[in-house]
Amino acid sequence: MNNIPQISDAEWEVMKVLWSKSPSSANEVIEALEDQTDWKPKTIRTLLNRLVQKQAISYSQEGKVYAYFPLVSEDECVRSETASFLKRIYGGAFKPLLVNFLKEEKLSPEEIKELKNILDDKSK
Amino acid sequence: MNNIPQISDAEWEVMKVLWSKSPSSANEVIEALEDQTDWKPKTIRTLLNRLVQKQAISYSQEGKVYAYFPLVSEDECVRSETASFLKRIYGGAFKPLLVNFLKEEKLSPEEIKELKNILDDKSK
DNA sequence: ATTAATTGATTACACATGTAATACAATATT
DNA sequence: AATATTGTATTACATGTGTAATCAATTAAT
Repeated sequence: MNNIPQISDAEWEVMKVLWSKSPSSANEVIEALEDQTDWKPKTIRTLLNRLVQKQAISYSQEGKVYAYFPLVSEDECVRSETASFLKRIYGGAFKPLLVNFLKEEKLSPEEIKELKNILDDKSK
Repeated sequence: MNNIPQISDAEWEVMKVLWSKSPSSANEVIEALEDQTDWKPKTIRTLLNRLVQKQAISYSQEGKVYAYFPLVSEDECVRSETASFLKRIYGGAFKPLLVNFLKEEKLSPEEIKELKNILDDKSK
């Protein structure tokens, strides 16, 4: 059931809008993306159409316009993308990614503390 | 200088071979990938050519065959891919990825310890 | 009612990618 | 020398993606 479709970079931006607020009309999505991108409205409509075809989203006729909503949850997609990314780059092993990134990422003391708390929980 | 070229999924497999042993002839790469993939030799040669065009690898004429070698390091590429992945999926924030994954990944006690050590170092 | 504006559907087009096959040139074999 | 083999270069072709424009239908305005 939960076959997550391939979602491209540009499509992902559209998904983020719908995950944050749905249902949304095409115009609402277009408006939401106006700041972050300089895509023409037609471009965004194309992306919406492709996402419908991929069954990542769907819509219902609300009055005269379509009201789009996601068919897949952000969580599922993030998990799926992350898994395939890990597989691709790190051969599926999570730890090397962590080590690699912990070493160079700037994390605030609070964040470090939070992460340590999570680790503490896990070791119980 | 360090403009990392876009490396596709299939190309990445070829890069991994060259990172693990270079220089390698086309045939050596083909052989190395025989187990992991069912790509035809011609396919792998295409990938090698594309990587040369992208300036991800280069070659020198060794005797009668080309000896391919990477022009970009694995570390650079991993970092670059990871950064763009993070940007795409997590809006560039590293912590949510960590939190998300720490929660569901199975890590051995040793791994947890190692990660905590890294975190300890960082908080100094 | 005719025209303009809006929204959704269809079409476009270049470049990337997966996945090779064919052409060509140099070398090895008979 | 003619031919077969092998390695490289060029070409192929479908699908995905970025980035829209045009077409068509419906609604709004005059």
